[in-house]
Amino acid sequence: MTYETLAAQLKEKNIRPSYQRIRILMLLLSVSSHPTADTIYHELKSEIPALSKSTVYNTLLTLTAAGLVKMVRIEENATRFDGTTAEHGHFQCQKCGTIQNFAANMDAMVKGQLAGCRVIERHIVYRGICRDCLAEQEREESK
Amino acid sequence: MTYETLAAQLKEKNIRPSYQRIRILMLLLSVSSHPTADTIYHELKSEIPALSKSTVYNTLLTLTAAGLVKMVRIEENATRFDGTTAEHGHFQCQKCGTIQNFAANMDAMVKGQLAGCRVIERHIVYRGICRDCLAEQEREESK
DNA sequence: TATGAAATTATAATCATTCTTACATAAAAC
DNA sequence: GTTTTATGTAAGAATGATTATAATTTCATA
Repeated sequence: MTYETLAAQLKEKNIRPSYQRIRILMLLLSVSSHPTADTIYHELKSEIPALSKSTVYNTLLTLTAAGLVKMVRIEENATRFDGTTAEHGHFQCQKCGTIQNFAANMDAMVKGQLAGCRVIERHIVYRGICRDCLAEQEREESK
Repeated sequence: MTYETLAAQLKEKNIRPSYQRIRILMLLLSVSSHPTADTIYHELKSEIPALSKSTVYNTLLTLTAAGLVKMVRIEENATRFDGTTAEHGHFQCQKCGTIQNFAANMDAMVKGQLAGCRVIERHIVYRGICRDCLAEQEREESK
């Protein structure tokens, strides 16, 4: 995704393609780490010294409202953001904190008790121990 | 659930059955509103004037660790608590904020991409407009 | 280039949660 | 039965994420 492509995408949604907005969106599209607002702020601060935290929060809200980004509330303390907007599940490792996406068939799941409600968002979050941490655990135990 | 039954349940889990703990657990088992720590605090404060917020937080943590209560993190700022510990989904209305439980078949959903990970918790959260709010909307529109 | 709306910045305020300390109470040891 | 020890509760300060406010800057466009 080049700078210009993203600028065009923002314009399409009637969002003024400011430098900050484009850089934040670009960052979110290039990583799979589901960063927090704070992480995004620090990551970009080195390249955009004048960047303000408010801008990060405002932009994330704007991008979320436009559907270009998704908010993910998995952790206790901070909201995370995801550049992948297609429906998918999240798996968070309770040991290392990593969050990974996984494909999930959300249609296969609900039994009709929600009749009468209009469902707009569907979130699936699994938590446990990831492959790497499991491997490490085994290594520890076999010592 | 009487006071004594809950006291016995706590003892069974090696948790000292203090008055505060029993009252908090009792409250959680009697409502389906998934209250926040703050709500629980205020609800009980009138009857237990000396109650401290720290106690509520500590107790909720203790009860969660013992599996008597579940933490629910839905897309908002405060953690909610649920007295129903069996696996189920949550539906939150974006209009009135109400949260309701629904049955969900979590096994029918994931496609094997999580191979190698140990899944410990599974959360499903839907958001949208609940039946009551939909009905109200229609009433508004037909005016 | 002057104007006004929108964006950004800096900073203050808020809110959930955690931490620290002091005190009270219950269990254990003597 | 008294002293020690562990555990629980209370009060309030501290932290950290987020939101709100006000001032400044940017930018399209007249």
